[in-house]
Amino acid sequence: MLRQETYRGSTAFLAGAVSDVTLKFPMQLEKVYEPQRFEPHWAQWWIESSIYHGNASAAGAEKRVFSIVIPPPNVTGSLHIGHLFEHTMMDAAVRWHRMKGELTLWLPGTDHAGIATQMVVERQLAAAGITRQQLGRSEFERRVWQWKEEYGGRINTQIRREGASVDWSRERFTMDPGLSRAVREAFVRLWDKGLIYRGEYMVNWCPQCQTAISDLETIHEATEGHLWHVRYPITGTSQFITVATTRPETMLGDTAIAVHPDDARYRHLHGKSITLPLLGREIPVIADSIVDPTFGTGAVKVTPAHDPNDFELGKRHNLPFIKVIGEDGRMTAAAGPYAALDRFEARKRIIAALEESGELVKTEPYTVSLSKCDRSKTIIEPLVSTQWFMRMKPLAAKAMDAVRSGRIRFVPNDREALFFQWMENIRDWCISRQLWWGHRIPAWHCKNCSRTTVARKAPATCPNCHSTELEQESDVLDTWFSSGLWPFSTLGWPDDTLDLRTFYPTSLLITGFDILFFWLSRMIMLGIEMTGDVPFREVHIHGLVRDADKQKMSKTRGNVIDPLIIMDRYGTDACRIALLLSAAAGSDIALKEDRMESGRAFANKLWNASRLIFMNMERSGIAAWAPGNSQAPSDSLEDIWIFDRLARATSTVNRALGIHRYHEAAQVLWDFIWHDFCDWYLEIKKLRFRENSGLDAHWQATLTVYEKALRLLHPFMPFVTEELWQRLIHGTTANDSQPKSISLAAYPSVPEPHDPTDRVNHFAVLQKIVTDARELRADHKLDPKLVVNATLKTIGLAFADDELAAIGALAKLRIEQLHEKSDAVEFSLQIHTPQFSQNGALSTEARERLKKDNAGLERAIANSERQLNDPIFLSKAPSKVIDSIREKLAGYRAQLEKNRRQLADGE
RNA sequence: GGGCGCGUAGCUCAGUUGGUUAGAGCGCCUGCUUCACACGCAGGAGGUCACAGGUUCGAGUCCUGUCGCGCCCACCA
Repeated sequence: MLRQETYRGSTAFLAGAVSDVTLKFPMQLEKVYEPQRFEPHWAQWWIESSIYHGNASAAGAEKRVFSIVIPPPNVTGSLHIGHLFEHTMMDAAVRWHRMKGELTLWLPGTDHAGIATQMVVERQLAAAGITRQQLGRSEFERRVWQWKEEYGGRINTQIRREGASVDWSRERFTMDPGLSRAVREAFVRLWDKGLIYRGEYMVNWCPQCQTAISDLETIHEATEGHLWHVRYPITGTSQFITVATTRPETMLGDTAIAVHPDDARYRHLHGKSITLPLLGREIPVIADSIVDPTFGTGAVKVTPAHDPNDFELGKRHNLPFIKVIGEDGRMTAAAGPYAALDRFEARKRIIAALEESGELVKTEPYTVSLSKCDRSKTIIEPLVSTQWFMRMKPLAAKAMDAVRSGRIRFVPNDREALFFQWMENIRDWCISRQLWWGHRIPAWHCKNCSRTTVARKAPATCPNCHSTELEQESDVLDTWFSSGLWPFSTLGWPDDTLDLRTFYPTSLLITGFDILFFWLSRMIMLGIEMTGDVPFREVHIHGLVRDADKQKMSKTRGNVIDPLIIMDRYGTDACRIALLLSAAAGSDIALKEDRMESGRAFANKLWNASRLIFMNMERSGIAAWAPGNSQAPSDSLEDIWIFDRLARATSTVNRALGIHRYHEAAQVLWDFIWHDFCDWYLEIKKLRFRENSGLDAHWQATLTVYEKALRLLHPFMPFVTEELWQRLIHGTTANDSQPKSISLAAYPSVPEPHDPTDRVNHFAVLQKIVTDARELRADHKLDPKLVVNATLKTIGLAFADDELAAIGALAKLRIEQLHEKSDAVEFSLQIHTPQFSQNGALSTEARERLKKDNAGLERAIANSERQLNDPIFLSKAPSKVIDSIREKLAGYRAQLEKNRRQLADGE
């Protein structure tokens, strides 16, 4: 009798769905796989039973540690399919390491996402007719925190549904007190080392977001524009110099005209004065070799306040900086008659005015590369302003060294090229933002002596003049500054905590290539600078999840696959395995919903295989069972074979997981479970269970393989494997010594050598006989249910009675075996039924197919023979290859012979 | 202007250090409601591995070039 045991999980589920899992009869499975019945239960149970807590105190010298931090999603975000993909790979890795007995930590958390969050709350305020300015800074900050408390946990609730085995007790937020302290500490250290500086430079200004942004946050778009040729009168003459520009509105801020020093056309103009059209300002002609004499007219207008090149030029030649466009994107008072106009409106009017005065001499179409704000898509205005910058070159040098020396490895490693390319050309990072939400820069300006003091805590007095009139810098830091500290700030840095000592450097980082520069490279640079060690030893860079047409998923395109919906529809496990199967080496994946369908089909297959096993256990009266070792406990051919298959699958899966080939690992398990275990092994076992002989040994083998398969699959499909494993353990006895969850059970490792004999190959012969017989039956259109007599001639290999019975059951044959002793193994199968002797019984399609197959075989045989007769080949090819060709040749010949016989029989 | 990647079955993609009739999933065709599963079972069709050269006993795999597609970086007005 089965021991009937009841266990009950919590009925409350995170998202509100109620699931009551009461397994009074653990071994009785519903006919159809319904993940909704148990996924919420296990998700909840895993959290409640705290089994994924990284127990730092358990660390010992001999214990291996595996740690990984989650790329913190924006606190404003909601789960999208890319998260599910990324988290599934991370979870597979984490569960694998945990099951291997390593001390494991997966640390979750969220990012405060400066601009994004500020905008969300501002929009909310706008709906109520309030601006943040009306509220004032501290009240606004309070409102954002309030928003965060209310809605910020949404994504984490959603992550729980993924089955991600994260340690929720260590959840972090980039603006937690601890992490904020880390930010200040890092800032002060960098400042003290001179790696952070403050100054007036040209930055990318977003008039919409009202803040400076870094180079990375701009996107470049090729846009059809114009190149306007404008002539500027040379003062005191009737001559002109013509310049070409794509931004005529900036001419109001021109403070020079530049030409190449060697350009003979303009040499006579060096030092001459030009009268700026529209405003009548006198500006000089300067010579600078930056000017390309072959482009346009060879003369350039210089607007130091509104163009990065001109900014440098202006500094070099001590030109005045005239700011004609303001932070709001409108023309300033310096723009004279155009003041207060929007910058693009001003452009229109200026063109019109120049046209009228005849100073616009030519307009040609021109493709310009427009810089836009990545967030608001507003056209960037290069503006000069006082900002804080981080010097990147010295940091980058150490980071590149860490990658070059192999202390950090990239998977796939061709991404390293991208990393180096960017690092080598890195420029200083503008880290200050004119926002209210974020880490306020720890600097205080003295109102009295205007000295700036950078400190961990607010100073009481100015160290310079002892004034108490200090005001904190109003700018906050770029969100990526705190993200860059994530792998160690989350573990307690700057304190020397047990967590930090145990889990840092982290083992692995899994992230998308889209934030390679934003995040990854900055973590490497800051990690090395702050801790003296790399933040992680390995980086796995994955591709993007795209829609079926390989388009990026976006709300505007309306092609977003919502992971919450598909997890509901197909089950989380089905989505996970579907995504993993698509996850080849860093390439993008085109996701169709039919992948999820086939994932669910696979889960259903596993479910029903379990159902078969459980039902037969009950029927056979199998109650007690203990997980066995890797040796086949029975002498049956199918047991020996399946243990061999299991060993091979185990070895491949472990190897593949070690090198982040998740798709390969998933594929191998899919094939093993479906096509080896279900299609062949269980089909034969059904017969054994019916026969009722030597049952205990059979069961021991079947359950050992089955339970190992569940464990192997667990990192990929945690829910269904937990559900089935729990039922198995609770439904049989002797589970006191078992771990409380499959995720704490040992991951199967590569076993000791199996099958010393050649019997595994005998099973392959058995399979071949069965498939041949099925083919013959199909070709002759035999009734699928009809059991027919057959003679099996075996040479060199005799099948035992139970093996013949298996062949008979799988191919619906009554077999008489004629056996001959020999060294070479051969067989032939003859089916005795009237249809086989009738003329033309072989269908025309089958006949065609066989003929075509024969032609191919003849070609393959000729090929092989040619090689085996070629002395050069024989002398150069390794003997392993020669042997395999000999073997294949024999196979081709046998197949050809069989085909010919079949064709002859059908005549 | 630099750099990277891709082009394999109708579609989406695998294909380990080069080993010889090239694989999977989905789709398609034929048959089957067989007492685990029609989210299934059995059988089958379908590819001169973008093209052209080269290296090699042997190339989907390595090299060169061509064509097509995608991505990243970049201050030429």
